[in-house]
Amino acid sequence: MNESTFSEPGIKEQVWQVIALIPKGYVATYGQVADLSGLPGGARRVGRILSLLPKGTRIPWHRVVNASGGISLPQDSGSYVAQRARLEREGIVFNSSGRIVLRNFRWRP
DNA sequence: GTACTGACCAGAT
DNA sequence: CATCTGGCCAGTA
Repeated sequence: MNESTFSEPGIKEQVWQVIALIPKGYVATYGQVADLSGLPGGARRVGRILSLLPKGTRIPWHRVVNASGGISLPQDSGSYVAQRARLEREGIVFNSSGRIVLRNFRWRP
């Protein structure tokens, strides 16, 4: 048993908390969420945490996109469709390449 | 231990 | 625009 036996406790909750702060109609990137959660350079960890979210979670996971403004899920997945639909329902617009113009929709804390 | 794989990213080419 | 590279970090085989 040592300190590296477990990943730091509370990080997951911290990430959830940060995502919960993203206002409706805005998005944040994985890197942005990582930084705000005290995980600089931890974008991948954020992605992993999102992939492990419980099924009925109330966390607005759909408001997290990649640094290119795209949805980081397979286009043929139900999750992709769900994320895009939720964002569009909040007024977020996708361009012909399936990307959000972050200049317009990125959350600025 | 190595190797590979991801809901990632910035910079270089 | 497309690709590649190196960085990042966990989980899996």
